[in-house]
Amino acid sequence: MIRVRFAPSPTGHLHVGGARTAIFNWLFAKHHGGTFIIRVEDTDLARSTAESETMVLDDLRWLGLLWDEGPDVGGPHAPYRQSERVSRYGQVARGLLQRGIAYRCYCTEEELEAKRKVAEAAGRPPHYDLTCWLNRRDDDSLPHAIRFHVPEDGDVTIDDAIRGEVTWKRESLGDFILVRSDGLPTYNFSVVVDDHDMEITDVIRAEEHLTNTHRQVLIYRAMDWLIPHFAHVSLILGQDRTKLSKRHGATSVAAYAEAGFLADAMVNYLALLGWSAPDGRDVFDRDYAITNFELDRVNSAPAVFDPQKFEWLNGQYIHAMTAAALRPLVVGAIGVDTPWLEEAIDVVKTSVHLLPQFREAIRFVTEYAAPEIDRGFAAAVAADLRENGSPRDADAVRAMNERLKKATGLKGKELFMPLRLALTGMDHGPELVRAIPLLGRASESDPGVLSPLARIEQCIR
RNA sequence: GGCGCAUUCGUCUAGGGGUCCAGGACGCCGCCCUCUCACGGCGGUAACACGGGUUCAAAUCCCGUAUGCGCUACCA
Repeated sequence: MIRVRFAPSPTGHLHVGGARTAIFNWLFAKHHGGTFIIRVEDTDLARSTAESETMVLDDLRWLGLLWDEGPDVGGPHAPYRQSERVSRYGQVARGLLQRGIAYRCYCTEEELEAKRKVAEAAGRPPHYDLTCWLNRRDDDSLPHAIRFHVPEDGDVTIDDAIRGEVTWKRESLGDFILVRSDGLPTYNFSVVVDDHDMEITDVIRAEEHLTNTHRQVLIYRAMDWLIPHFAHVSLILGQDRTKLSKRHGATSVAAYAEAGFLADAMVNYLALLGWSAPDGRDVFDRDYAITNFELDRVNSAPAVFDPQKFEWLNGQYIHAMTAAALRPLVVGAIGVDTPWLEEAIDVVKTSVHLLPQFREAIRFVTEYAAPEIDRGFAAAVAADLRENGSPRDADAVRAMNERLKKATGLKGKELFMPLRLALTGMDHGPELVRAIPLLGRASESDPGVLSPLARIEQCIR
């Protein structure tokens, strides 16, 4: 049984990098019929907040990445918040202490800093100098951290699902902290205890954790715990090829949601950053991604986030959705609802890529200012509308056009452009065979919308 | 500095020794459709970081260099 987890630190909104890691974990779990777990890594008290946790969870829900076990829904290995698991880390650390694998370190941060400087100046790696290891004491009354002693046979090789074999030499590591002097565990320690306790089978996480795996495997070995499979996903970069951050503009999932991107499009786009479909398609739904997702199709090179392609993809989703499905999203995005909105969405949706763009796209319905046009032409249009009524469908528009052709002697562009200008007030917009019936119907159901006839009459005045 | 990871069109990528003078997508350019703007269709532009090997044959394997990134914390 596959069990994976996404382990965010609650320090703000979910970012696209984290979102992609979550998506890969979720897809992997779904593909294998496994369990998707959320674990909150909030041992950094200075940066973690309860509000952030709520935001991150809300962002994940918005993306539709629902979890089977987590801090809010519980599960067989609760609690799923590291701050609530501190006693367990202490318990494991004491075991390591008793077995002489870990030891108490009484060095202060200032002392360590000084030692590091000396080591670097001497051209040696800035590893811990082992003072407290050589001088072991068991004094619980003095402030101290708990350090892991790297064994002689500390070489580690993992078979990463994305990168293949990765090897580290024992020498590249110094003795590292398991539990800080404030009693809280460090990331490398808590992550191992939790992944073991929660029976995680596959650890899929960002590449920045790759070299941490060396330490973690050593802890697994010391505990004689089963080591999970690892998969390290590369970073997402900004346009300047540095790690995506705030100065690249919007980076949080919430910001993109606010900008009018759809959750499905975001999942699709982020999955495409690193993963590729076996048949090469770029647009796919969740079911397709779930059935086809494999770690061996995940690229190991970092990917640059491309807002243009993301926007194009979002447009593909909007164009493919029905107006009825789009309507509530559009109402949410533009804050306007009208009886004619659904028809308007259907008429204009191919011109929008982002939800808020509907506002501008339907402006020709809600706003009208009479343009300067030939009065004779306007009079002919007005006469036709009075006599035949406002066209209610595309065929009726075409019939009206035929009559106007005869009445005015105009055709093609000479006919349609003035007509478009007179009725919509704009020189561009959706095709007239759709726009004119929409205006007629909208004016019937909404007193705020001028009918085609009312519009043409304003041109004559 | 040490260790680790990465390097195919501007961007996302396919590719796993011959089928690759490298395929798809976004972008850009052109054409078509067309009353306009979009949508859509068709076509074009553009890449194997560099240097050595191995091999009959290398984008694909090996080594080195360069560049980028990550870790090297009592952050995660």
